[in-house]
Amino acid sequence: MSAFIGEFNCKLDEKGRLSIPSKLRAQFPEAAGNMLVVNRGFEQCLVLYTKEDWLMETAKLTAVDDFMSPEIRRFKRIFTNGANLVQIDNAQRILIPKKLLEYASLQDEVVLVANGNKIEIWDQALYNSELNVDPAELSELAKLFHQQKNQG
Amino acid sequence: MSAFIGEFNCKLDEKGRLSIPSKLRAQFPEAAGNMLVVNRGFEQCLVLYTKEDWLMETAKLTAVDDFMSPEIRRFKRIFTNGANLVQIDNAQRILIPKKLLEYASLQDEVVLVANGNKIEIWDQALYNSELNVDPAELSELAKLFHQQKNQG
DNA sequence: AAGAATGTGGGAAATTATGGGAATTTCTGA
DNA sequence: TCAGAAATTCCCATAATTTCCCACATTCTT
Repeated sequence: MSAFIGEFNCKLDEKGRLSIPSKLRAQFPEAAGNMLVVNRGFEQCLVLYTKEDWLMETAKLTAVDDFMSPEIRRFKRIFTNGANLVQIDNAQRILIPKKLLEYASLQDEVVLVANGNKIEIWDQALYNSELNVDPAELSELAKLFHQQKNQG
Repeated sequence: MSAFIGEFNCKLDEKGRLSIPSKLRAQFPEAAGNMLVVNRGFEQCLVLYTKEDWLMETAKLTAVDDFMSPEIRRFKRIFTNGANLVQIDNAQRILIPKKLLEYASLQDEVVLVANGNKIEIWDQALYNSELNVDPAELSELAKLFHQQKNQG
């Protein structure tokens, strides 16, 4: 599994193309073959996987039996159906589908942030407010994190 | 895990390059392969890890599944936010990303301070005022430190 | 003091980011 | 079905950045 590192300010051009910073591209495994998968994130952002990692992620889902419940089926459907395969062009850019641009309110200035084996794509303003946290809230989050991580 | 020692005055050149003092450089494990990770510190400074140490530090976070909750996702983001991979060039320098230079108000004179397995990078003037503490305040801080460390 | 190692600066080449033209394909309504 | 509009793809040109390299200054060591 990939583990990406980095945070980058990027620009979308007016055709909806996003150029992948070379520092990030250098972290993609060769085998990825220029194919990436974009999808909606849980928050108002997009997520980008290498095709390989995406297949790994979805394998976890398909492993869960559809017979189990309507919620399982619904979640699998919703999680999967926003996904789009995109190819890196020879200027190292990808074209983000319009639907997804709208979903994440992406306009001009965006931020790419590595997060484990995926890369999040945020509108710059939204990203800043996501990260803007006051100390009280932070310590609350820390507490929740410790509680929840052991429930897994 | 690395444990660095030392405090060094360094200069940034006008390209944003920071040369790593050889005393510090010598403390990096061979295996680091010249790759370091810079990130924002909690205070108005940057922090520098070897790539290995960074992965160790974040392993606790990345191990937790993003599906779990919004709080988990937010907490992970806040902690890994500005991380950037940088490489030591053959003049023993690293290029600090512009974003981070701005965050820490780094201009010309900076201070590198070892702090456990990380190295803090401060603007010299800010560092001096951070360290400017009178004995009474120091002993008060020590007391709080002692109290809080046992609360976990 | 001489030589080695380190710190500092900057030129030039290579790479990357960005914008946009034009050809091709897809979509739409008549 | 076809013409026109819109969108997509492919391509190239330019601007900006990064990397690589070398030279010189400074410090340290013997």
